[in-house]
Amino acid sequence: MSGPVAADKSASEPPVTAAGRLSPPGPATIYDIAQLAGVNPSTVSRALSTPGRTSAATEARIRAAAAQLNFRANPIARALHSGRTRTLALIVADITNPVAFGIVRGAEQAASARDYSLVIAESQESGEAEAGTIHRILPGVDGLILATTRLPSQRIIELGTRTPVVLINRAVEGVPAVLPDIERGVSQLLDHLGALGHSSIAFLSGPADSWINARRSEHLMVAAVRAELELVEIGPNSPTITGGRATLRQVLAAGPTAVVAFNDLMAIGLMQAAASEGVRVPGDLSVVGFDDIFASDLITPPLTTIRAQGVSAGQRAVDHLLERLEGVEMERAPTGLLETALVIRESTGPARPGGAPR
Amino acid sequence: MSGPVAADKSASEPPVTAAGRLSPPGPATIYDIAQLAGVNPSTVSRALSTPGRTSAATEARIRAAAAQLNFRANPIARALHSGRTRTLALIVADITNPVAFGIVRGAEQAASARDYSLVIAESQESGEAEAGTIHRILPGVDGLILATTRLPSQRIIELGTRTPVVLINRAVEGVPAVLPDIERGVSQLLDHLGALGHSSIAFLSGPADSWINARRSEHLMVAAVRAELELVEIGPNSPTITGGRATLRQVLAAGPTAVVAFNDLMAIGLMQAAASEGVRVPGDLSVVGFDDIFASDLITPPLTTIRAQGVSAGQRAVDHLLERLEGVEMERAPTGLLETALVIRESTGPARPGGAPR
DNA sequence: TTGTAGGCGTTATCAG
DNA sequence: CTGATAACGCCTACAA
Repeated sequence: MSGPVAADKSASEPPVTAAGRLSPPGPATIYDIAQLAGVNPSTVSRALSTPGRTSAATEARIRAAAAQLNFRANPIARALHSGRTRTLALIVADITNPVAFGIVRGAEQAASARDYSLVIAESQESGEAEAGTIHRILPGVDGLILATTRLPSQRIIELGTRTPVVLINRAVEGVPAVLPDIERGVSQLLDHLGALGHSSIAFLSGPADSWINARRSEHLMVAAVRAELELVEIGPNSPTITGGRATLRQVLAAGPTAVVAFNDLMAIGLMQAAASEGVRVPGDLSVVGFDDIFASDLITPPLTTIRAQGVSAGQRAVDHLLERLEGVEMERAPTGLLETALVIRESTGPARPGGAPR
Repeated sequence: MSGPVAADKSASEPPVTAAGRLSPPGPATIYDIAQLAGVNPSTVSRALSTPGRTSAATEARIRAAAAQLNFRANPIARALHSGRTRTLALIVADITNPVAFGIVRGAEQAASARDYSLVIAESQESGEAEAGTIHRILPGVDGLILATTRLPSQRIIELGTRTPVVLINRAVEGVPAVLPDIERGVSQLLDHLGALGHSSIAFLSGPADSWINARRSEHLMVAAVRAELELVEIGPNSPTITGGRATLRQVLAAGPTAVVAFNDLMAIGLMQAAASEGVRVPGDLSVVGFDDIFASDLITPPLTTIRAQGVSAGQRAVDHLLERLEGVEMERAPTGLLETALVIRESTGPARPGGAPR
């Protein structure tokens, strides 16, 4: 018996054979096409998936039949054989965090441009939920993008041995990653603050276990030393508006003339708290964020921030994966760091001597 | 020959048989477990997927072997047989549009709570791209959620005959949908505006072919008549900040004391334009939006808006699909409309007699 | 160039 | 209660 369905069909009984799919109960298969074109199913497969390996005439006949039947190869059957699902997964910590949007969009665009689908999942809280989610999703995808993951390095490395993995905003030995060139944006920032006469700066740090937080802090330190500016770090803090709001008291106590927050959300929170306490921004205190999320240019005053290229990060991560999966060079160079740049808006201004009034 | 691999294994040659997977090249299969537990592969399948249909002893032995081999049933092989992938697709017009965030999050949460994966795709521009995307994704998913789709009703109906479909913010005869109860929010709004002394209102409409735009306009009309308020419609407009900004001139010409925009983005744009022209909000002009996106409460003044429950919409859409797919009643009632509610903030205030200064 | 005959991993049916 | 066997739809040696 050649194919699963062919038997029913070659049986000479017409529509009577309710089991046969003469009025197809589902999508057409290569068996349907084979029958219509009068060839063997394997020939159909060849004609459709490896063009040039059948005679032009048969191929034409097969294509015609396929078109007539509105045929689409079942990706699952194909995946079972090839082990490839043409699906990629993107795991983000928090979908509603504006920084994730750009990444999601970039990844989706790059994937669909290559006819891949994108599964997205949220790793809500800590690493345990994330591990479970990954475990669930893994067998159905060809590769994994971990954006701001909370997983310990060891697990990431293990994961990398079992499936192609690309990290965003996190560096782990031996695992490819898309990372920002924080240095450039930071040095632009310190130039900017220096030119405005600031000499005492506070950094509102984010989560203690965040790789990107450590890098931002680190680069700020180095650049501050080089620029001969004082830098104090306040934190760790929750990387949210609420987290930023809660830091005002400490900020006022420390008495800097400018504050750099771990991200825009915290910067926005700090500005809200400042406004309600009568601390003027940038009159009394300059405020800077990281990311340049949606809303950063809508608030009052518009926020000066170091922009991260979320869309590009998502695209590159996908391209990276695709290169490994298909062995093809992609146009967007997936190597090198992603540039960051200072976006100067109105939350930074000349330093107020002595810092904000307490 | 019983199973694809069993033959190699029962051949009495040890590790020599390089073809056999004695040091497994991939994940463990039920054949590996069968061998380890000394039973038939079909028994393994039964023990693992239909508990209670094997003796407790065998089941225990099989489970132990499965655990030892770190076995996970291959979802693709399972899908090939069952036709079910445990994957749902969510198509949104624009991922970076803040209204989509809530929907995506809600859908992802509801799906993963039921061990389903969520594929998301963006339908960028017009319906043609969307149709192509759906075509690509369809064979790999069990159901489809179309959020603010641009597809013509006819295609949606066709789609619905081939696969379970749930719409968000769009009603099509015979296709289940998650829709907002616009009436409630709108009547609250008109009460609010009436109480503030407004009698002349403008509605800044969105895209002409948007179902939700038509409903918002319609309900506003009805409520305005009932409340004996004048209502003029200005549009259609692009549902963006830029689109909103561009309407200021027409608004001033029409001379209303309050403006209701199709969405928050447009309301924000209008307020920006107003600010730069010296028109005070709400002093000279009250402004209201729809959706309550992230940023609406961060801008100055914070925007009064009619909140749409994006997260709930996403959850309900998934629950709806799941009910049809699994025949199980979900806890979140997927019937009935989703409540909208007026969120009063500071962009609305007492009417200025005669409207904004021109 | 085309047909034949498995195999991918799982589930379902049918015997025993 | 368990084993054998045949699908699910596609792909690919191998043979003709």
